[in-house]
Amino acid sequence: MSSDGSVTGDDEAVRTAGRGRRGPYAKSESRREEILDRAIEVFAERGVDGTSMRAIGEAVGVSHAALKHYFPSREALLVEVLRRREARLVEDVTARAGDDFTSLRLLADATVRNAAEPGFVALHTAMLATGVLDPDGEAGEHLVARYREARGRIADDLATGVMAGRPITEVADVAALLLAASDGLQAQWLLEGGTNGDVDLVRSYGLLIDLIGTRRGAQG
Amino acid sequence: MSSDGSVTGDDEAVRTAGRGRRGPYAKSESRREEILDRAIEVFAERGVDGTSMRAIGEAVGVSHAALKHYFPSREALLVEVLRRREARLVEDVTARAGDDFTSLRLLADATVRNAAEPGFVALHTAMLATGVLDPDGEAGEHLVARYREARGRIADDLATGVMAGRPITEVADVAALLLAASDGLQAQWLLEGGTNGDVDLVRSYGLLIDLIGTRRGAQG
DNA sequence: CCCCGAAACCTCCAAGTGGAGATTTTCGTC
DNA sequence: GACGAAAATCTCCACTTGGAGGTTTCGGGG
Repeated sequence: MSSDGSVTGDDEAVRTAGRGRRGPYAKSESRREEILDRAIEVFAERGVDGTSMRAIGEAVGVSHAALKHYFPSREALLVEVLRRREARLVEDVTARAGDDFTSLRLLADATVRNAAEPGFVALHTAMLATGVLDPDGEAGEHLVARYREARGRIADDLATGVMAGRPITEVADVAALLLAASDGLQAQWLLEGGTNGDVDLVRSYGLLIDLIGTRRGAQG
Repeated sequence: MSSDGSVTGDDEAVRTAGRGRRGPYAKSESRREEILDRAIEVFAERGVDGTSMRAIGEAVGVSHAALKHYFPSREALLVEVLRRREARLVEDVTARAGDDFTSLRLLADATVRNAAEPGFVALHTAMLATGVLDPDGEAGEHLVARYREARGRIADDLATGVMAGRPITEVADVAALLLAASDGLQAQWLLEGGTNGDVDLVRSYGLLIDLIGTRRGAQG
């Protein structure tokens, strides 16, 4: 039982005095995963306006109210979809990096892989729209934390690598730029219909990386 | 009367045979503007989910159905809000540019000025989330056109200026990057609460412009 | 196997939504 | 001023939405 009252698969079984439940149902975790799986499908198909708790519940095969047991609100559910996606993306690109284990490489890879799934790009963008107006809300808090963490990690890596010796403000700016460009290019690329459009995602992002790496004073 | 059936202030009065209306009411244009004005206020306050035709109608002081006379749908209304904003922003930064009349300067200025109004950033971002999933929809079509136009203009300017002689693919990539970074940085900046957060919008965007301007082979 | 109680899920409800068709307002013409 | 008709606006309606409280399911313990 997590602190927000919703059930997660990671929590230790609750110990109750005497008779009674010692933990979640056996099917809890798989149900929760299924909800998240169906939610992104519904989102990708119907967009943010069409993704009600009822629409998701229908896709899962339960009532909308059943979802509330796992997630306190639609927003919380969608944020969790995003969080899970982010975790998987990191895992995935890290595993693929092999010995080319720099932030720049990981970022470029993550950008391309994420863009391949418009649903996630759209979800991230929709949450961003919400978070921009309400950084203290569920979506906002998640994104604030997420971007801070990412900027921090990227900056650390740049500072010990390609941008060693540069002022920390410059390193911070580059980290912010890398994330910003990733988001913005993915959106433009998808608007252009993907591979055959006017935006070449890989080449454009690669150019930014090149600009950073060839800046005067940057480590070769 | 425009082609989509909604009333715009730009159309020439309709000429009808014999008796009957020769044009819109005297108050049509001001009403339409008022709807757009109230819509962005409602959006900024309540976010995309809270901005129904009813909420906007209430803010204007008319029924939700009255809005339908001017705009066929909520999406069309919000796209028009965005369009109007874009036009004003271009007008504004152009007027302020004086003799420093390059895309880079205009872009930097527009980025900062736009970010000062979170409602518009959020609206643009929300429309982007919709457009990414449905580039053929109302929001998507507008954004596709808008970005293409912007990339084209920026590329033209770069090609005759700071990036003269560079390959056209590189110029196109830079144009896409400049727009992407502008969007992404504004969002991060707002998530961070604006001026006192971890992201320095002006400095970060300035760094990108600097990177482009100091690239090997770029015109000093 | 039975009991118990919390986990999981449901139905009903009130509130909100956009659309259809009815009604009111405006204004050009005579 | 009267008339007519389109512009502008309204009310009513069916449908959708999330929440509250009721019901069913599951599994630990005896």
